[in-house]
Amino acid sequence: MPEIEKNENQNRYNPAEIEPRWQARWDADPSLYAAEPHSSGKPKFYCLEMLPYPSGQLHMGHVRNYSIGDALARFMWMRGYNVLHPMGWDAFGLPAENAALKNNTPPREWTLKNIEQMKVQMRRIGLSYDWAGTEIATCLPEYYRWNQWIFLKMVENDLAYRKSSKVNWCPKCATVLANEQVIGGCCWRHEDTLVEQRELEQWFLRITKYADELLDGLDKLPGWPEKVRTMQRNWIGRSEGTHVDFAVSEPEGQRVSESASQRVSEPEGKIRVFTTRVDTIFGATSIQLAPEHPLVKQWALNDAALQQSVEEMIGQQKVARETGDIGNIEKHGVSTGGHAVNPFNGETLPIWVANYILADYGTGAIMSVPGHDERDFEFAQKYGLPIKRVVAPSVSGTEEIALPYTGKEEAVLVDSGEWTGEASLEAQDKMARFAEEHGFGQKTTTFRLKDWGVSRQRYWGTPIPMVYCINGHEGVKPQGVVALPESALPVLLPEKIEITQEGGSPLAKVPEFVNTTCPVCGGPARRETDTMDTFVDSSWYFYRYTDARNSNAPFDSDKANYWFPIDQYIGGVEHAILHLIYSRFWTKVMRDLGLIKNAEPAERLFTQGMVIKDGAKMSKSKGNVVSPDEMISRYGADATRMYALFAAPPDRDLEWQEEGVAGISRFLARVYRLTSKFAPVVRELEKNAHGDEIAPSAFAAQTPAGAALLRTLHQTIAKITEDFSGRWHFNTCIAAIMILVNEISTAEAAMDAGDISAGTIAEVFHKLVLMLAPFAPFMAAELWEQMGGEGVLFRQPWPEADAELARESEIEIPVQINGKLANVVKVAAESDEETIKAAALADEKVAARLVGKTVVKTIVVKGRMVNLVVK
RNA sequence: GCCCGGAUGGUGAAAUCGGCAGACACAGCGGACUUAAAAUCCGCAGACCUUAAACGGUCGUGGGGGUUCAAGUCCCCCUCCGGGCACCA
Repeated sequence: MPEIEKNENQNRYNPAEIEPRWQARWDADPSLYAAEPHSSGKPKFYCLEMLPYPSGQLHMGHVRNYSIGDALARFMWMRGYNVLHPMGWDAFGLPAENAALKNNTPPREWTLKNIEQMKVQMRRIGLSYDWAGTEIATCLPEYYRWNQWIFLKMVENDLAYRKSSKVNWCPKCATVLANEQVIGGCCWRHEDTLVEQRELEQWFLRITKYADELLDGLDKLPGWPEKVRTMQRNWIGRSEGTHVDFAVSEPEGQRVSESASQRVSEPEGKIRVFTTRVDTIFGATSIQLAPEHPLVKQWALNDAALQQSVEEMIGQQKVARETGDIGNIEKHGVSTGGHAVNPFNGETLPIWVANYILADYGTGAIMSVPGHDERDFEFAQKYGLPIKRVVAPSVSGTEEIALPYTGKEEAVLVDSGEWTGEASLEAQDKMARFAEEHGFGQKTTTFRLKDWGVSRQRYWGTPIPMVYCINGHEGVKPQGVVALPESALPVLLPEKIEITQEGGSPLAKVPEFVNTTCPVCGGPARRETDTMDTFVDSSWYFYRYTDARNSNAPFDSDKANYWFPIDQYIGGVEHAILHLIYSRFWTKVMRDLGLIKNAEPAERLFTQGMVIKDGAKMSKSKGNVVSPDEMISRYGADATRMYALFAAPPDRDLEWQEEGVAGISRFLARVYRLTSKFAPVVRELEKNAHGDEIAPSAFAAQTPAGAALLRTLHQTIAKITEDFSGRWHFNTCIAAIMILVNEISTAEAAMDAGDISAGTIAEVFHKLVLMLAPFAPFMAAELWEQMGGEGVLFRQPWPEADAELARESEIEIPVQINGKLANVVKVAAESDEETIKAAALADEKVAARLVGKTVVKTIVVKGRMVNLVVK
């Protein structure tokens, strides 16, 4: 074989030179990462990472998130998939308004500038997004008009409605928050700011209509982390039980009026309770009402003492709720003097008000069964209410078990009239049916999930496309709500606006915006001045990506149906019950509107761990923030992103250590030097191969050194290929590549000396570079070109592992004596158990240890180990 | 209180199916190269005991018990850390 001149000089790794050069080349080709038409015949793969809020500064959490997605997208391209890899901006939100206040910059300008800045950072990292085809910014009318469009569809379908209710108010945001945005009694953006309760008129989305489907659907999402599914299950909080109506006899001098029983549309003169244990109803010894129960409110009007107690209890609940201490407050209660009749046995029970009853769960009223409920027990003890046993464990027979006894699986009813002797679970069913037949109750399901309040008293969000007709007209009262027609969209956010710190909707102070005409009667009208929660924007953005430039519809259904569901969604777990539940809801709504066919947005979800520094989450206040820009200018983008994948498995928290990045950078320099040096060898062969796959391995494997190198190569390919298919332990993938490179490095002298064929050298470097492509795209592209590779590296076929070449001919077998390692023996890889056993016994060290002992048992695991049990 | 994670060398971690614990790195130490340093390359490296050194031995995956020829891995109990839920009737 002719001597090929190697490249000994030009092999210093200089990412500062390589990376900008390649970035410029990639940026110059907007179709580089574009998805192909559906007719391409390739299987599709929708790879999605959560879109960022354009704060202006990319942080390490982003780098990690996007490095994972980028590696996967590039890998899937190389595996021959048609990949959609989009990116956009979650561009509405309060920080823009705060910045406007601080710097006197309009929110739009501030946001767009930040987007440009962050895009520059993302490009520096070499992320493979189809900017030209997919990029969206949710703050632009081209996008948010479709929020308005879908909102109108929701109004039409009774999925959006307006009502007055108690809502969460963050004084710092000066706006309302959804339940999901209240974390431990505080605002999700201001962790130390307590959320207040205010009574306001708000727009709500009827997410509860889908409560059952949202819950049941979780079982059909095996590709989602169990943790996220559990959190959503808890959040939805489905609870199967029974409503029972108790007839009320009012306290002295009180009347049960019609208006008192509006809460859960209970029949007049009745209190409706919700219970999951209707089987214990014979043990009810009182009725407990929430302090905010309408009946209590009414009775308190004529009873100053009651009024005062109730106010105290409401106060206690408020404090407890705000401090997150609800659950531990001391139980207080007071008798109302009223009575209720247990419809099952005609017993008369006193009606109390108690601070441990919540008005917004169930019916705000319970039957208190102290014998079989811990809370009721505690309360009854404190106030001397009777405690009755009506359920006993069947297994213990007559043996008395201390009250409260809350078991139900093995429980049997006692002292319960005609149901005595029934098993608890069956009794629940039969008693509910009995109540239903007699018209005083029915089976019910209660949810913790509440409708999604989407009104925000802020400027920088999507205007809600509704108006209030001032004079009213047929079918609409004065000041009544009127939906705008589709043709009136988009309702544009006014550009000229003064942002102040005062509360209230900023849009209300813009007369040009507020004053309009009623689309139905043409009379004067005022616009809704609240804007939509920004979680609306992110609830469906991934559909828009499939058809981002469509100006006639939110997207083309055929396109969405081709790409959906998302094959892999990657993001932080902090959105487990915010974005991830809203977007599941939105998907179901759009499905019912006929826009899409899929019931769930994403087939698989991956939640990556946090990036931490010095043991704590990076934050400005802790001063432990590491800037991606700084890392990139010091070590290069390849080293930075590769470290983010190497330092920990992606699902775990990652401790950022700069020395580690330096280590990766050294590793890359070694790869670069070696590959660059032998690139001419590869190029030469490539030229002669005429496009055929170069260096068929069988031909190349002619020396032991070459064979060993090829063995490691193919083992590495097998490992990485397998890992990409699900486990995603990129840290061990990169470790495997390091082992390969170490081996190449060791073989350098042999390669120089011609002990390893040019074909082998070519194959090794060729495939090494292909494997580096998802992790270090800049350097891989550079080396690919140096090796004479043609076409785009990221569209080259991923190397196939050759099992034959990967196979070890000889393996080491540990020999244990009584489970302790005695020595390691070498045997042929295919050796059967007898051969291995013989080799073990023949080993000198092993033999020496066996002197004077008897082998009573030998365990041989083929290809694994030998254990000699001796006496 | 309930439900999920997690705990492995000085550090980040590996061990995918019950089969050599610590792969691969970082930091460290020793050496080569250099006038010197940096860079690079080579080597050592869990703890303890024994030893002049080596050989050798013991212990070791948060703690305690168990199953097994064999346990980081399976079972039971407990501690600590992180996260979620929490008078949800």
